[in-house]
Amino acid sequence: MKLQLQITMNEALFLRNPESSQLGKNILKHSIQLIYKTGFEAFNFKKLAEEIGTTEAGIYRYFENKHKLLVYLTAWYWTWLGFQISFHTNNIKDPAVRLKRIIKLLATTVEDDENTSYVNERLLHQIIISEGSKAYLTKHVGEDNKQHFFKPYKDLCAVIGNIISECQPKYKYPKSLASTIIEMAHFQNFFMNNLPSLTDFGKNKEETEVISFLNDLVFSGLKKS
Amino acid sequence: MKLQLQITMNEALFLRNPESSQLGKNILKHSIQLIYKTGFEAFNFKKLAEEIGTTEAGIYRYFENKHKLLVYLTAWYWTWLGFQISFHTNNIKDPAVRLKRIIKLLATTVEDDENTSYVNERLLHQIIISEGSKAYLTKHVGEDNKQHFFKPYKDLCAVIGNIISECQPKYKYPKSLASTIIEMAHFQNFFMNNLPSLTDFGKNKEETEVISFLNDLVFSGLKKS
DNA sequence: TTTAAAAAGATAGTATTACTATCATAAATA
DNA sequence: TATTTATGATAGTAATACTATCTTTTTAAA
Repeated sequence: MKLQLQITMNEALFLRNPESSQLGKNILKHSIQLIYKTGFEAFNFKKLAEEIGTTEAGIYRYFENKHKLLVYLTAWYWTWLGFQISFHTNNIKDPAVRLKRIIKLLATTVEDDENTSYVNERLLHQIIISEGSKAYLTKHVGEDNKQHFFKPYKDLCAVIGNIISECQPKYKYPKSLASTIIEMAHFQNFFMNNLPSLTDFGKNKEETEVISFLNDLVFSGLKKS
Repeated sequence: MKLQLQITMNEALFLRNPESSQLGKNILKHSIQLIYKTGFEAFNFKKLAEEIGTTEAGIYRYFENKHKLLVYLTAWYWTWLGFQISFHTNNIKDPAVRLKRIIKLLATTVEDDENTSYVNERLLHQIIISEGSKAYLTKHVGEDNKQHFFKPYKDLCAVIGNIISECQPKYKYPKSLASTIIEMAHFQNFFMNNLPSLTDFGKNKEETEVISFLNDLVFSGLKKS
């Protein structure tokens, strides 16, 4: 007997719900593995079909194209992380402690969640770091946004922004600081591993250092203002 | 009589130097216009060739593929901005004032530089905001980095990091703060215009607000540490 | 249990993209 | 003036990004 956590996704993101069938779940599972392995640019539905043992046409019945699939995966990730965050910060009163906990969750490699057998959250987290911003850095970001594709990301940003305001009601840029934290949790990690001279963590390459940087950024900023 | 500022680019970025011929300059000029207009995903060498009035093969003689061209444009931009920054902060003693000036230069829409007739810096700046991170968010970032494709970006980051250290020698994360400033100057601008709820600037959509946010982020952080 | 609906598999085909190759011509240079 | 070098014109290929159709299998309702 398992408690199955079911994430309800925006229906405009898919043609057929991938969580509703075995093939759909295979698409999610293997797309994560394949994007992780080859990168998003080299990834395509033909390779994915071969990996799964189905046909290209089969995948197109679930997702319009590979970009929609990427947007789906990022939305899934932010929804899942939102759950994780609300779970792990549930009964913490002090907003500063809550915020620190969130920074840690944002910047730490996640371990695979047993409740979602077809999603490897550790790989997905890496995908979000390297490919996540491609989901919105497009010419059609406006239309995608109108269809609420980025709602999970925006919701998380709002949650963090509110906690920042709780910490320091006078602070003028809670939302921008929230999006800065989220983006930098990923970019500093990417830089550390790929362009280390852009960071101060090149020697050890420890996630804990990214966390310390973000905590310092947030809390010395908040205290002063 | 004009003072022509010639930017010397990494030779591994092109097959034939685009600044050495009229066709090359046309490729730069029209690729900027076309990427600006259609976005990088929809942009291709066939459309570019039509725009210029040459053939696809002609463009391939200058650039291996469109990704290399994007890397070229971003490297060009960071080199050019590096010049602008050193020019405009030349005789400023106070590192804090210098840093503020740099933040302003990073976050302000540039006006077109008359010295480079074939590059519209205003459009290029917009391209860097929307497409710039795609230059390094790839599976081959490591090899690209080995070939020094990102040197101009890294140099600028180092310059800013050093100024941060001058302002506050004890501060532990000068390079990470520098890359955060650079990235956020762009991302907050992109969010402001496309996903405004991720920022605190949605109402006015003023660049000056991004600048204020960054100044606050940097200087309240630095004062405390 | 039968029957119909829905999903998946198999196969084929098209338009576009991302190139490479070749040859002729024009322009620059020695 | 001869020769190198850049460009133009044209063609062709392999891969990508799909769409269409038909058959078989699975599911689910009557």
